[in-house]
Amino acid sequence: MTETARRLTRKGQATHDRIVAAAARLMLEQGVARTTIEDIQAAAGVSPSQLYHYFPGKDALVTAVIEHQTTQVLDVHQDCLQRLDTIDSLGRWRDVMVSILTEMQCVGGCPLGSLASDLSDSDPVARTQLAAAFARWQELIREGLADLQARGELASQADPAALAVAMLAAVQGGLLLSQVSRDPAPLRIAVDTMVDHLHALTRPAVP
Amino acid sequence: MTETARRLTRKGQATHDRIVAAAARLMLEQGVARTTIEDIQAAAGVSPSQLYHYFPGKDALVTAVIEHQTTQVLDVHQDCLQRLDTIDSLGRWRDVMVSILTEMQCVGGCPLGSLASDLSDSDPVARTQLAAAFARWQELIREGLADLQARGELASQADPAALAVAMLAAVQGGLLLSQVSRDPAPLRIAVDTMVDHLHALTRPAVP
DNA sequence: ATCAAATTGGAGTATCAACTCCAAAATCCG
DNA sequence: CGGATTTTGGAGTTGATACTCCAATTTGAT
Repeated sequence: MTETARRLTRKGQATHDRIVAAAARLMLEQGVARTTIEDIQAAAGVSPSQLYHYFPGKDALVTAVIEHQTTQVLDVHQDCLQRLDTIDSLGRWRDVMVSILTEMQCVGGCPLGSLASDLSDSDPVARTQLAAAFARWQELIREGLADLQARGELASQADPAALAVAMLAAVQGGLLLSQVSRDPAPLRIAVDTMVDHLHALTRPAVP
Repeated sequence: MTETARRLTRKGQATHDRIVAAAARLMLEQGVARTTIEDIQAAAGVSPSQLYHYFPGKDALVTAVIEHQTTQVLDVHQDCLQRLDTIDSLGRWRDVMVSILTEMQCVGGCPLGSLASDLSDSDPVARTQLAAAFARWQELIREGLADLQARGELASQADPAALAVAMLAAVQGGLLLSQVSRDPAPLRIAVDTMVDHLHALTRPAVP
């Protein structure tokens, strides 16, 4: 499996990574189908033969980009979601997401969500790969909520699995609405509302 | 504005509509960039000259498809969202969405959401058009919730505008997760969780 | 230093997609 | 019915895009 990877020189690895990074950025900003091999060549500063030396074709590049984005996204969210103290510490998680979105000026939306919407109905292999990525993401959230529940911070009758699905949906939907309106508010409101819901489940007494 | 439309023969109108319907279906199923003019010609059963007789180019076709899908979606949701009796009557709304998604075998996701994800960062005109469509959709939900609130079915301290944003995000995110996993459950869970939240806001006493 | 392997440059090809053009047929309106 | 207008058929053009090929250069292990 890594037999071919083993044959990569330091410089070769750098070129390989540069191509993936350029492809990932372009595919996020303009979609997979609108991103041409030539665009990627220009952005990565490589010649056609270099690109085809590292990737058999566009499909392989798409696969590599999905892997790349999956790693990027899950790393960030794992950092935020493990060792939550209270429900309110989800606020930092929300802040991270809103910050990243704002830095991008709401362009691109979610690196995984965009790919999913783009590829789910055109590329069955990519769909499966993305479904697995979302399952892992969902599991990260579920574990965070289960942790809170174990600490007594989240109501015992709450269902962390279902709440994780709803939370991830809020994130994805919020990102989409923010992307189309060029305003981070929908993402913030969607996540905050789900956090409110966790509070409401936990301390049912509202003034 | 309708001066050109007035010159359309009955047959011409039918051809025009057939082209838009075919384009809408194909763009939903495979994305805008992957849908070729030739695909649309074949699906609508028209020749190149016919298509270019009714639309100056692909851009105009995209505009027409956005309008078409906006009307379709808003009509369905207006039907469901006006004259809500209780919070639980949102269950019928959820059922309609889940049914439509199931009929499509989770292919395509949301007719507006897919277009938004596809076009937001490539076509500024389309983005504006879609942002307006989402604003109207959001307003439909807000009115439904405000109605419930006026009837005393929804807590008076609830903020219908914010809840409408969160609800629409749940719908969009749920549809995306359902699309990528080919399973209607995420949509159902996401919407149900938001409905639970409305209940939690309204009768805070939970056993 | 040396040689095999990895990497790179750049010209070239085959295919496909968007769009054009013009003449023929159907339609509408009086 | 008759003439102006709308609608349709289908071949053709232009440009872009994915991908190929081979020779030249660089790299790394010995």
